[in-house]
Amino acid sequence: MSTPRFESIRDIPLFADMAQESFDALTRGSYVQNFPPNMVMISEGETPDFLHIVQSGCVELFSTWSNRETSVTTLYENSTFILAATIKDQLILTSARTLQKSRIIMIPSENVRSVFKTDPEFAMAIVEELSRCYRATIKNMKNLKLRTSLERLANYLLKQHRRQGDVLEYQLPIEKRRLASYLGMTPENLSRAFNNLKPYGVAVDGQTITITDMATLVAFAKPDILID
Amino acid sequence: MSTPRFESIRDIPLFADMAQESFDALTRGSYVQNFPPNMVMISEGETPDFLHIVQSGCVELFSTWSNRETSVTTLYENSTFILAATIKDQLILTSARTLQKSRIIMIPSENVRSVFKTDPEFAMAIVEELSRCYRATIKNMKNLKLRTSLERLANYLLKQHRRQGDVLEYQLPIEKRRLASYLGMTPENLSRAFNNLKPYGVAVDGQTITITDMATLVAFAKPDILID
DNA sequence: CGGTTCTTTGAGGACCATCAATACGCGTGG
DNA sequence: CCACGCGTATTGATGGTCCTCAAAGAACCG
Repeated sequence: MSTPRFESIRDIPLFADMAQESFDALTRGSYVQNFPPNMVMISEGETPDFLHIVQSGCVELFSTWSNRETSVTTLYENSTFILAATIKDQLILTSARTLQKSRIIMIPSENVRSVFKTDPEFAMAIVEELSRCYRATIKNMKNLKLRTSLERLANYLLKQHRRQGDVLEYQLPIEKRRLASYLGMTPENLSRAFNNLKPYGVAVDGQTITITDMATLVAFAKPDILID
Repeated sequence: MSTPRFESIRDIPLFADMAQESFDALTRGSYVQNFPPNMVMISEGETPDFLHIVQSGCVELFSTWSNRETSVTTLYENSTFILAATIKDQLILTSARTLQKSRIIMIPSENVRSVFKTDPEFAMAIVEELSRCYRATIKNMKNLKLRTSLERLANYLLKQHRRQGDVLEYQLPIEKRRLASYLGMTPENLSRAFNNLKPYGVAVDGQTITITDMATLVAFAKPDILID
């Protein structure tokens, strides 16, 4: 018996190859929920009862310690979160909040673990997704430790440029203060960093970024497939 | 047909639960190699032909960019590396060098991928190991972004204290300059950081650490199960 | 339109990196 | 056993980067 409610996620890579029977078992007891912007869905330290998937909207993973907060990553359509905690059934390491109105699919962790054991295609997809997230985090850490804040910003702008279809003018997808936190700097410093990138071919007006001199920007940023 | 050469690794968590038949298939074409200290075994950007496992000794994962280098993590007995790259068959993100004389087991990546598909126990072990590494990396990043260098050092010393059996006096397992790189600071600054920890109950003499006031050190470090 | 939040700009200071010089530790070979 | 050389560790001086604090301007929202 197929559950039409979840057919919209049937095509995402995590589920694309699995048997229909497994998919139905997985989504049994799952549900879809709409969240308003700026809503904390999960707090670090909790138990992972559900694997979460962003169907639409935008989610920030962040973490706090001793009155400080940092943005770990930003997730868009079809991204999963809480996957590693779900698999190991251990405490969740990062909190999650919506940045926009978002539609989130929640699959009981128990379902994920049991279907993992019976459906090799799903197991393969899980391990691919985990590897992808893991590698992304390693890249993130290399970015933080090997580059200055100005270099990180330059590479972030180049990456967005590519993600948005190689246009020279585009909108930042997130608020600057969150971008600052993601890049490991303060909002004040991000503001100055934008100014400092001006001679390297970047113009900023509000949320609008214009790359005015691609060659110079690339020469400064030195993007690297093993980081970006 | 069992291959006695590899029986010594049969018990490590990654292989403990798998069928003997799968284990034999996995280790076919594998080999064990001894490396001297300070030997680069793998360079970032290479293709993952073998899954590596540290049988004895000590391995540092590190990364370079634009004439800078940083230590990503240090691995001891029974740790795997190059796992995510092996699974996704993508470029290796970190280089690996021995810190001591080390014995390394190398399993053909193709074996890992094929046995993964046929042995659910192995698949489960792989996904557990991946999750563990992934979570460790997230913790590492939180540590870097949420704490000052002094706090990172204090928590590192506490973690070593626990790892070495709750003794108040122990030896640092790695050189200070590598510790500095791991903690995201320069050797000079690490040296000063040790001095700055003196009032918080830490005495240093060469490689020997003595915790002279545990309560004060803990109060300063504020260790957290979601980071450490 | 008023209040809130975000962003920008400036000034000051803390922290950290760099450079330089010395001391220490260790292994090699005389 | 000692002398030497090499890499590491420490210490001091200096400068740059980045954070904090403060205030003003801009954008957003009820």
